[in-house]
Amino acid sequence: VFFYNIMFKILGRAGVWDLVDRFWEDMVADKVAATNITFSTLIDACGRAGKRQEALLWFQTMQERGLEPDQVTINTLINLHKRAGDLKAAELFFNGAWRTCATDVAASRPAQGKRSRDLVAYNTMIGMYGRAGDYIGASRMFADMMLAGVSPDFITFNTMIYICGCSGRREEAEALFKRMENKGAVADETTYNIMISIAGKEGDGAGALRYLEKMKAAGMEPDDVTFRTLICVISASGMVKETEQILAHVRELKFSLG
RNA sequence: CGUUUUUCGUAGG
Repeated sequence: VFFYNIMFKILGRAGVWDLVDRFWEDMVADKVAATNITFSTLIDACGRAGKRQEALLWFQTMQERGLEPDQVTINTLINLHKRAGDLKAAELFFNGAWRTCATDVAASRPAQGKRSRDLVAYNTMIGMYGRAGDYIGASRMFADMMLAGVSPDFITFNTMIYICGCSGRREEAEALFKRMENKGAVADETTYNIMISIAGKEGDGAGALRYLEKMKAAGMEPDDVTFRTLICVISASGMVKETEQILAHVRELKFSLG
């Protein structure tokens, strides 16, 4: 299985679907049992390529074999619909509707008792509302997860903070940033990168630099994304001197920013 | 060996 799973992932990303099919036939012929990992890999690969119907067919195959999807597979299916921009389908699967009808989403209905929603499932849903520009929907999901007793992690916060930035809610972004600590979520490089970019949207180059300092103070290494974001922000703010300093610093660190 | 978050670029449209 190990070998096949890895092959599916590689071939899927490369878009070599005829080989995917060939390996699948080999796998069946060799009587190697496909697992949840196999199917979630296949579903995800199809999803990345925009082949939603193909992905759902893999899911159907899985169910026909009597294999129950685990949480990762369910999350992969939710993400499949998210990628397709199909909020309704994602919500249905999030609500356990995949049990009633896997491939025909319109014919499926929520299964109240058998929902399984973990941290990643909530994070996926929040990100989906964010991408749809629905701040209200994202906040509601954020509240729901805590009511359900699922603790937000740094990805949850990063996503929420980013969404606040997109909708011009800098105050709330700052508040969430501060709230992370109390919730046991530790800010990472991405968190700081998002805060820097939010400051940039308001032309606040000085604020962006403050977050760079906080980042270093927290013992983190600014990465290539940090510098790309920062240079864009402070040069747009007309901070010529600071921009030159950062650029010089970047060269010392032998970063390649493209 | 599988799922969720940040910047920019390139190609396509």
